[in-house]
Amino acid sequence: MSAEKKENTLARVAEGAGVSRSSVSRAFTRPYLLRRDTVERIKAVADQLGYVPNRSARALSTGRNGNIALMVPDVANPYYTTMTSSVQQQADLSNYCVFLGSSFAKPEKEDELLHRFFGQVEGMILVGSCLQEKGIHKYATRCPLVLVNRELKGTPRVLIDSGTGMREAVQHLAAFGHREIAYIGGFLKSWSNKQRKTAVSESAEALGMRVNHFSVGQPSFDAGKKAASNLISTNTTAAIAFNDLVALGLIAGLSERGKSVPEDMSVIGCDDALGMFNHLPLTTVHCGCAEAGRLAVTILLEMLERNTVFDARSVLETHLVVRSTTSGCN
Amino acid sequence: MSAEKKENTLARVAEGAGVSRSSVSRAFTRPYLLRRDTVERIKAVADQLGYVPNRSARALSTGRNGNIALMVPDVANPYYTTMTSSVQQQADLSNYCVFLGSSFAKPEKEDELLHRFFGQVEGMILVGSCLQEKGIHKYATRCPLVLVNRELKGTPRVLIDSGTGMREAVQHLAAFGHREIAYIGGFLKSWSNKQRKTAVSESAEALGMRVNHFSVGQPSFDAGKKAASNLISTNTTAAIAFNDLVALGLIAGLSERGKSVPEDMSVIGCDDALGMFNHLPLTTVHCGCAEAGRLAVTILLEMLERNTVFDARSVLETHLVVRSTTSGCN
DNA sequence: TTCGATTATGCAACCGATAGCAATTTTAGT
DNA sequence: ACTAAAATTGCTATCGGTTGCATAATCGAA
Repeated sequence: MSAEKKENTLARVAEGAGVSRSSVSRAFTRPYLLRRDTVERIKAVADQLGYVPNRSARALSTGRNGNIALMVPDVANPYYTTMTSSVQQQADLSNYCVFLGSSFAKPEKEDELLHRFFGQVEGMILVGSCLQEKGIHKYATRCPLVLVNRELKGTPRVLIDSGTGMREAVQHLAAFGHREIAYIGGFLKSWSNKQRKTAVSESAEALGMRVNHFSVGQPSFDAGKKAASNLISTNTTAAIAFNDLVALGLIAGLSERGKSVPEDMSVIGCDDALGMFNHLPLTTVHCGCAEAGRLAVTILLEMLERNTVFDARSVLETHLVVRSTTSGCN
Repeated sequence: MSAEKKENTLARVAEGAGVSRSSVSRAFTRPYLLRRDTVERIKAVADQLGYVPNRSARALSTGRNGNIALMVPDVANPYYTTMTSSVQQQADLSNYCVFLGSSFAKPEKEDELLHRFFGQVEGMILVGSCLQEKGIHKYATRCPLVLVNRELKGTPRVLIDSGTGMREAVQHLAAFGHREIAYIGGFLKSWSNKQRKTAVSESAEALGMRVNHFSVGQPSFDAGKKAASNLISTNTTAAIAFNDLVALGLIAGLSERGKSVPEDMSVIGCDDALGMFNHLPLTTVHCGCAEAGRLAVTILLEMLERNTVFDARSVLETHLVVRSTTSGCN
C-alpha cells in the first residue's frame, strides 16, 4: 500500500477558510494581528484538515528552525545519558527539538555529524568534544555553540570540576585514618583524568598521605577488576577510582581475591552514575551532569535569544556522597 | 560581540566559480552530470568559502530532510539508552540525523513532541509508546512510523519477546532443582510485565513448579530491596525479577538480611542492562535492545526508500545469560 | 455624514535549494 | 568539414512558508 498523499499546506487551509495565505500564516504566528473570529475560523479549518506548518519552509524564510544539536562521546555511557536527558528536557521547555549524535570519541565522526547538523540547527552543545581547537572553531564561529567539559577561551563553556569532590574524597579518607591510598586512573591523556589525578595528589600531599597511581586506560568494569591485584600488592588501604564503573570493577576484583569492601579496602568512585544500584551502595563523587546539561542549554538559548555570543565560563563543583564503601582502616 | 554574518549560499558559490546556481547544486547532489573539472572548481570555491548546503531549503524542494525522530519513555533508563544508541548509529550509517524525545510515559508530552517533530522528519520510531491507538494512528497515517514494543495491527512493529528468555530462566532454575520460585513483577498493567509474568507462570506450571507472585509497582532498586523481606517469609529458593534493577535491589535486600546469593537464593534479572557491573555478575535475560533499535531503523529506512508502508511484525527472541547469581538450591 | 486613525487583510517578493526543459558545447562517425 | 547524438550547463518555476508594504474595512469623533 503506498503512502504519500501530499501534505496539506497553508494554501489549502487558506482556500478552505476563504482567506489569503498570509492570514493563515498570521493565525499561527501572530494571531493578534487578526480578528478574533478570523483566527478561530482558520484554526478550525486547519485542524479539521490536520494541518501542521512545515518547519523546513518556515525555517527557510525566518532563518530559525527551533533545533539544537547535542554531541556526546557516547550516549550509552550513564554519565552522558544523564546529561542527554537533562538537555532534552531543558530544551523542551523552550519548545526546541534536539538532535543527538555520538562521536565515540572519534574526531572525524564528530566532525561529520556536526557538519550534517550544521545547516539545520540554531546552536550546538558539544560535550567532551574530541575535536581539535581548530575543528571547534570552525563551528563556533558560525553558530552559537556551548562546550561542556572542554576548555576553550572565547567559547562559552560549562566545566564540571571533579577536583572539589576529589579533594573531599581524600579528606574523607584522611578522617578515617587512611595514610596510603591509591588512585586508579583512566586514560592518561584525558582531561578529566588529569584533573582528578591532580586533585587527589595535591590534597593527599597536603594531608601527608601517600598515593599510589595506577592507570587502566579505557575505564571499564574489567579494567577495574584487573587493577585489584596490583592494588593488593601494596599497602594501600583505600582507593579512589576514575569513575564508578572502575570502582565497581575494583570491588568485584577485590572480592574475588577474598578482600571485602570496606573492611579490607575502602573504595570511592566518581560520577555517581550507577553506584546506588550496587549491593553495597558506592561512596562516590557526585558530578552534576544534569545541572551541567541544563546550564548549557540555558546559555545556548540565551545566546540565541539575544543574538550574541558571549564568552561564559561556568564551573560546577562536585561533592562527595558518602555511602557504604568507605570506613576506617584497620 | 554580535554574530550573524549571513551564511553563504549557492548563489555566492556560483558567483565565485563563475557558473550558474544549478551547476553548484549539481556539483553536490549529482556530480556525474557535470564535467569533472567543473565539479572540482565548484567544490574548491565552496569549501574555501566554507559553504554548507542549507538543509531546510533542500528539504523544502526535495521533500526529504534526512531526519528521523526517536521517541522513548526515558532516555536515562539503560534499557532505552541502549536502544537509543543503536538507533542513532544505524541511522548514521545512512546519513540520517535523529531527533530524540523523552515522553516520561506521559501521553500528552509524547504527542506534543511528536507534533513538534512531525514537520521535519521523514519517519518516526516510537519505543514503548504510551499513546492511545488513535493517537498513534494520527501520525502513522501521515508518515512512515515504526513501533517498538507496542502491538498495533497495520503499523510495522518490532517486539521484544521476553517470554522466550523467561521460559529459559524457569527451565534453568528447574534444572538446578528449584521447586518453588518467585516472580517479582513491576506495574501490573504494564504490557512487558504481563508478558514476563505469564511466561514464568506457564512454564513453571508445565514443569510442576510453584510460583509466588509479588508486585512492586515502579520497578526500582528500592522496590526490589523491599521485596526481599516478603520473599524470605516464603519457601522460595529462587526469584525472577521484572528487570535488572529490581533484581539488584533484591540482592541488596537479601544481603542486608543475611541471605547470600546464590547460596540461599538464586536471582535472575531481565534486560541485561546493568547486571554485568555487579560484584556478582547477574544471571539475566538478555533482550536485544540494540538489535531492536537497528531493526526498527532498517524497516523505517526501507519504507522511506521504497516509499511504501508495510505492515511488518518482527519478534525478537530473548535469551537467558547465565552468570553468577544462580545455583542449585540446598 | 464625513474624515482621519486604527485595525484587518491581501499582494507579492523572498528565503536557498532542486529539477524539468531548453540551449549550448563536445564528441564521434562518415 | 559536417551533422546527429551525447554531454554540459543555464533558465526558471517551484517547494511552503513569512513579511514589508499597500489596500480595504471598521471605528470614533467632529
